[in-house]
Amino acid sequence: MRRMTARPANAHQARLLRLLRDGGPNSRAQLGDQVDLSRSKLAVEVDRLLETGLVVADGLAASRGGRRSHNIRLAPELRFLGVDIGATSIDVAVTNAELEVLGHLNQPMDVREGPVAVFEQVLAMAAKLRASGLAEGFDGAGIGVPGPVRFPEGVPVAPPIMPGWDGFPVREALSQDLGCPVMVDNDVNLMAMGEQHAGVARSVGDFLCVKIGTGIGCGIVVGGEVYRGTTGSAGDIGHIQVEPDGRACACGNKGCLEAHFSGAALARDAEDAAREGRSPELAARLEAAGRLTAADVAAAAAAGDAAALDLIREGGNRVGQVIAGLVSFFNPGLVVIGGGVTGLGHNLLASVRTQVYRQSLPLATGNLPIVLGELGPTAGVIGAARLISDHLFSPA
Amino acid sequence: MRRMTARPANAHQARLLRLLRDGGPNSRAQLGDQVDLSRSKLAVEVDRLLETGLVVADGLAASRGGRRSHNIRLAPELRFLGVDIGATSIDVAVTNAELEVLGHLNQPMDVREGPVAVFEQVLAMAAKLRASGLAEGFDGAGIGVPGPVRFPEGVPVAPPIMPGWDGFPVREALSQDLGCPVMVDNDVNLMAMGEQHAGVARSVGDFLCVKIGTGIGCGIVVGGEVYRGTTGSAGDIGHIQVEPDGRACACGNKGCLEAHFSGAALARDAEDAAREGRSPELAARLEAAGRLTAADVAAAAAAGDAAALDLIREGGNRVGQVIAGLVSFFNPGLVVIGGGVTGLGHNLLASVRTQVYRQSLPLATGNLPIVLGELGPTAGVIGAARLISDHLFSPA
DNA sequence: CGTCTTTGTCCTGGGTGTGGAGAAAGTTGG
DNA sequence: CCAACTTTCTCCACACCCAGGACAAAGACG
Repeated sequence: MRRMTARPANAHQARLLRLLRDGGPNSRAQLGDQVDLSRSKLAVEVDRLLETGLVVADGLAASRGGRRSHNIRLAPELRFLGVDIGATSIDVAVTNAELEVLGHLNQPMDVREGPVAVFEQVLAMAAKLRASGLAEGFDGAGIGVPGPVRFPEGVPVAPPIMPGWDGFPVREALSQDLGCPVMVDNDVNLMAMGEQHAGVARSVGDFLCVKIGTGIGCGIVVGGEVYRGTTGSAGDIGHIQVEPDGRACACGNKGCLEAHFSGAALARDAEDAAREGRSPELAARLEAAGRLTAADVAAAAAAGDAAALDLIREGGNRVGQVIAGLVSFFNPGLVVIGGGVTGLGHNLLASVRTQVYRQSLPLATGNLPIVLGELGPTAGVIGAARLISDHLFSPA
Repeated sequence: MRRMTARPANAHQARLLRLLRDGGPNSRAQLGDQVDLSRSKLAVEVDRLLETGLVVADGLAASRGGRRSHNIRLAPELRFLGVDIGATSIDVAVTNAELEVLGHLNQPMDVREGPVAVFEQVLAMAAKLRASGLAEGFDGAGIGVPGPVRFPEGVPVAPPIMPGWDGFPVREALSQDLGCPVMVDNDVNLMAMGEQHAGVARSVGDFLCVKIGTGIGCGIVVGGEVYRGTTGSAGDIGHIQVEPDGRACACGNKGCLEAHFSGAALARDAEDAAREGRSPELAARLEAAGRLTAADVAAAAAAGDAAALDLIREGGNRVGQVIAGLVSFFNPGLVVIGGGVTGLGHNLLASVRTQVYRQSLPLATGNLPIVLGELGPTAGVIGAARLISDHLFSPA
């Protein structure tokens, strides 16, 4: 099959493509209501898009009281690939042009095995999705990596937890392998874009998306656009100090947030609690599995284990303390919490909220929802698809 | 004299006006080099601007190797008023259209005396400037207040240190009194805009501007634009907690940054040190003046007083701790420190830098200048003038 | 003083968008 | 089943805008 070759020729066409992506199939008349173009101009631009094959006619729309309008939709055979490289696992998904997930694979893998091994795995997963008939090829791919990225070039820079990736030309390499345009970003930014597109952050202009997984990061959205900072490391809140002379962190400092609370820190604390006999629930689980994860703590807490609840509460306080500061500084309209620890759910949320509402000023917290992400592991891959579609659906 | 009535009719004209504002008088040919318009189109737009009187011809430019070009400049009789209401003083200045300060007045006054008294004072100062022949009237005014502002309406919202100002229609009232367009913003944002326009932050897209005066606030600039947050309280970092169970703060919480270090806190600490006999220098000054200010601490430190130096160092550490967190989060390209305490100078700067460079990751700090603002008290008024000129020099 | 470069002005031709007229396609109510 | 009204779509004429060429003006340079 021939893949997408055309690109929108002007801002109007780009606008139309995004409307169709975000709003699904739409009648010409409805499009006209949204874009402030004369009827003639709109007809011309739509016709041109039809010619390029980016959009197709899709039957007749329901009548609005007069002649029925023709429906327009994005070409149904367009396919985007969304890749989310986590610290310990890989998610790969195929979406259509409306960014609906058609197929999703997850595979445990340690990012420290290096870019070559990880790429091999990603390509195998992409091939598997293709083989299952979901796609005959990809029109674009977005990929998220767990570390800072020089965004324009799509290259990781000085990533702390990804030895071997520094300077690796992710964008270039993946583009070669897949034969389609590729964009690279930080995984946290993609999660934010995912929640913005299809999750809790729809229609919020300025928000924060805190991802607590193996590490801790924060996606920052300003006026609907991801903010990446001067060197691409914005949102790197895992190494904010929460305790003077606190625990030693892998980064060389002491008292970093990540050292005190994160997927990794929580697992270690849980194992300590189990070994020291403070928690029968956790001890039993440690006995059974040989090691503990955030999910075990969540389960123990659900079973009423006091030590597990304490761990969650204390972690929530720590994160809440940092978020409170960020809320004062950034004054967001929403705070989304996601990542591996969302399993800790409302216990975690409650202590975060307590901390934030207590420490920040009423003007900033007055109407500030603090919620869990609603997309879970698909947030990242949807965000990745959104990233590349934003790129492709922009004027050439 | 007739004041500015016209506004740029389109984006091109707005662009030209801003170029003339930021770059001073310019030849038509030089303008052409900067705007990517055809010669004919440029000529038309410039002619229209000349017709409106917003710009005037200004002699011949130096030759660039051929026929000499005609110079163009903003109308020399245009005047903006910049007002900066601080917690304890008022600054008012007149600028020309290029935002050069032509006259500047400063008057001590407590903002808590309320909007009516303050406005009376501001109008008196404006009248004085006008009477001195610097202006026959004002084409626009910008005003900064020490608290959060609902920006579109120009109304303070829930300002902690400005009782009586909540909901007062600052924009509307001042516009009535002066008979010209007015824009209102937080004083910290204006300082950021001032340093961006004429100070250390020229040509930096993303930066932070920390103002340490009676309180502490932070201007946030993203992509050259001031970021104000969802409710206008972004940058309100004075109430970030720096010490669990620390000093009681006026806001009702404990351990706020402002309670531990700010102009007010520093003065109190200095008086304590003087009374407790820890500092002969400060004691002498307290004896002489009856009370102490940040300036006294600066002077004592310059004289080598150990207690004063300690106060500055400790304060710098506190602020540095918070800034380190913000740097990790925001990844700015520059941090500017200004406000009343800039007199503490390099002692303060040194301890802030130490803290930031130690606590934040190298990728964020690698090329991060942390500097003092270079405009001092004029930053605010220049920023105010810039605010209104940005508004007026935008398409109607 | 002649030639070259730069700048400013005029003009024309092409492209583009607006909005009206009218046809096509449906709905609604009698 | 028909008439009147709505909505949608297409076609077209007109106005507008703008790019770029031609040319004149003004100065630099040798």
